[in-house]
Amino acid sequence: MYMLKRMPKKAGLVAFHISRHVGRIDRKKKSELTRRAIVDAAELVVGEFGYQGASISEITRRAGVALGTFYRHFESRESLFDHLLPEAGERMLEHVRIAVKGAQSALEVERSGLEAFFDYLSRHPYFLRVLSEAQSLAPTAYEAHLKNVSRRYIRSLRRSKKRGELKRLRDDELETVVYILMSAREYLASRLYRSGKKVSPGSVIQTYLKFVQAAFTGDIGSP
Amino acid sequence: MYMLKRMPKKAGLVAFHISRHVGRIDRKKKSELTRRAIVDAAELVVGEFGYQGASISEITRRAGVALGTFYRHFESRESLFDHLLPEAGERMLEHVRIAVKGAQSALEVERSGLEAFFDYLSRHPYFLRVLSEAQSLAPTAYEAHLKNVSRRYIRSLRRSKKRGELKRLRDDELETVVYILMSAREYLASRLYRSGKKVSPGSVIQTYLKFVQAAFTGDIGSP
Amino acid sequence: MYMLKRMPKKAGLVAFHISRHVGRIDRKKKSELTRRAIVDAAELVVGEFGYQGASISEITRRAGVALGTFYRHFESRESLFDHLLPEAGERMLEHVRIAVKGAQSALEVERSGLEAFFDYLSRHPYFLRVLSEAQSLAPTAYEAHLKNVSRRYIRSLRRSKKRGELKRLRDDELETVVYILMSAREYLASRLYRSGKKVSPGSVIQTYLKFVQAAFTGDIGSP
Amino acid sequence: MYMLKRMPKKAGLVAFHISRHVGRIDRKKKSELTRRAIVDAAELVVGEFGYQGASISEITRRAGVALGTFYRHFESRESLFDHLLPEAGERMLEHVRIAVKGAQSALEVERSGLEAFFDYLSRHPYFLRVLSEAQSLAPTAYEAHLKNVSRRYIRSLRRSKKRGELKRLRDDELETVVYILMSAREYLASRLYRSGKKVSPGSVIQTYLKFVQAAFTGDIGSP
DNA sequence: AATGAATGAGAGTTCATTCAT
DNA sequence: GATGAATGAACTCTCATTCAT
Repeated sequence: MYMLKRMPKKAGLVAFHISRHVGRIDRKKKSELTRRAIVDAAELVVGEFGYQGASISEITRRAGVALGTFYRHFESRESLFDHLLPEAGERMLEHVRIAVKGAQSALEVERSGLEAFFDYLSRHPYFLRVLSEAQSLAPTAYEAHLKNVSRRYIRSLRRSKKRGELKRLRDDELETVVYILMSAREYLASRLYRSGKKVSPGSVIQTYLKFVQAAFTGDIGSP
Repeated sequence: MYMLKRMPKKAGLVAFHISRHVGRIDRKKKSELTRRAIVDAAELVVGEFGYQGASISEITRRAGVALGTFYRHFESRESLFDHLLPEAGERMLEHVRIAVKGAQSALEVERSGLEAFFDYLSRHPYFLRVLSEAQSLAPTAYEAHLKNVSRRYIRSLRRSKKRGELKRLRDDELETVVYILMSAREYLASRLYRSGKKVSPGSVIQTYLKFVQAAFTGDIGSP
Repeated sequence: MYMLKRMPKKAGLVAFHISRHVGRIDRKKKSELTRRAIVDAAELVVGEFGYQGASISEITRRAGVALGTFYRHFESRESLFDHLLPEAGERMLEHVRIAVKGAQSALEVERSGLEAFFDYLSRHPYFLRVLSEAQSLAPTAYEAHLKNVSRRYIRSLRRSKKRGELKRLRDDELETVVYILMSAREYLASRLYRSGKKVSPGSVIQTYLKFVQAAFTGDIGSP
Repeated sequence: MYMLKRMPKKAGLVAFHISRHVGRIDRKKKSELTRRAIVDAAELVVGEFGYQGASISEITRRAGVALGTFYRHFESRESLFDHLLPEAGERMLEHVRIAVKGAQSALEVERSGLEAFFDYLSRHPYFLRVLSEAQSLAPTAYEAHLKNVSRRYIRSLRRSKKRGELKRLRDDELETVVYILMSAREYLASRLYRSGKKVSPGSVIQTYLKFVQAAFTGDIGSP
């Protein structure tokens, strides 16, 4: 933008147009960056103080923008919360997705998926609160996140069935099973990553898998 | 009561003490009724508006007492919320306890217990929100309730083990299993009893039991 | 009262009358004791928390009586505060009066009076706050206390004049002088007996007396 | 301001900064005015109802701003009270300072200073209550004000000593003397400017000066 | 005379949202 | 698009006082 300044007058006009064009792109980009800064700050603040304690003024302070700027990017506080978990959840899922790639069986998917989930939580400690409080405090977001997760989850189980696994589970039971598994994971996570960690992730994962294996294969092995 | 005043001194004194005593008991009882009215109103209000939307003024309005009366019975709003779920949960547990009496196996306990839980929820629609929001919004209460439930739950499973069931579950795994089951129940409940009921309780219970049976017996039957 | 119980029946009637009579005296006494307990507790509570922080419930709690009992003895909180300083002040004055007895000159009265005042304060630490806050928070009481103190003070100075001292002070100036001295004493006291004691009572007393001596005798000695 | 937008880039940027800057200064100024309006209103309200009766809602009503605006300028009610007397006191001191300029002796300073103080009080009737109640109800403010006043006062007396006056007062006595004089002034003021004015300021000033003269010069003249 | 549960007006404070700049 | 001062509804909590027992 600035180096265009020295161009000849006529070109200057072009440059003017270009610069306006470029400016628009920049603005769009900058605006996008601002929005993202707000979302990121919101995740941290919600993680630290919960949805209730996450005031717009604190969020904008951390994002490094003015309070009023918030309302250029979100209609309301509620609207921000409606976007928060879906966006943050997408990033978490990406982490898990990479981890489960190449898993050979449904159980293998469970094991590596749960490990990756726990791993993500220990790297992004704010996420668990964003997730778990959403159930009560950002139900729209929670619903969207759950839909998003369960869709893939069910699809994955269906693929396993096609490969000959999970013979005893009927297709119409998959959704309920998935919801049971998701709630179990989330709750185990909150037991592990809240103040009083008494249990090791390892043993919890073991028990969870034993449980799942039974349901999947009708068999309790010793994993 | 008043004619006792003319009785001989000693008796008079006793009467005096008795009358004071009676008065005190009456007051205590009445006070206890007021407290209970507040708790009951709070359950309804939280069930309707959530913990966040449950203002003291609305609670006392429904309880039919003055606002200030609230603070004669609870130190603060938070302190009310700390008592709410434990007290309401106790009543729910009583309902379940009666239902599972006489169950012949662990699986039988699961079936009748879950049915009783769902039955309780349909009779006390406010309870589910009091329960589920507590996890985020009244954590102390939630913890207490969970301790209360899991203690009995674990004890029940241990009894089943002693009777020869659940051979494949080690004692140290019982706690994790119980937490998985509790969270699954709670979550299934919230899927059933929230706005869009799409699934029938029956089929969910079936799937849940299939799942549990596998874990308990290492076998997937057709229940 | 209780030993009358064993008297013969006829005497019992007499006793009954006596006991009623005695009972009345006792009641009056007991009532007076209760009232005094409330006042004493109020002094302590005001001394500790100030007039603003002195709630009826805290005062009655310390007095060992029920809340409602307060209103048997005082019309209102304000009415209690109107009695507090005058009654407490009277006790303080009594202490000072004894100390200044036998003083040979006006200056001697000043010295021993101020010393006694400071001595009283160190023995009754609550009194200073009861006194100083009264100016703003119990003005009626303060006015009454000041009238009480200044009346004696002026009388004392007048006696000194009659004995040939304080020749340079006209009678109509005595009141102003007295108010100057009282405010100076009170303020010096609050400087001495508040948190940051930096100055020794001794040196403050010296300076005060030097100051007074000059005003009284037109002379500054080195005391 | 707006036409600058079309100026060459560099100038435009400057203009941009200037315009932002000007906007900020304007806002800052306006905000400062709002703050001042609140302080002024607070002085009036405290003067009329005392610190206790000065509610935020009444103060903001008089200041012509919304209740919430108060909390943009002060952390709390207490924090306002901590600023009130120091700021109001500074204005009073300015008035006195001007009046005592050119006084030829310590006594002259006393006379013109006290007159100016009384004059200020009759022009700003609210100030006396702001001052006197502060001792109990805004102790931090009172302390700050007293430090401020006594510092100058002591300095002034020290200068007088250097000019050969007040020979009989040692340097380490000045502080106590100053506190005596300040409390005397304040108390005399409150006797003059409260409901029942019985005494004329003139005669009180005379007596006060006679008193001070004695202390300063070891001599009682006939003023 | 004593009791203490109940009352309810009123306080200080918060914060999502608006809008002139 | 960005800013941040202003807004005011709504909240929790206090406590002097009443009155049935």
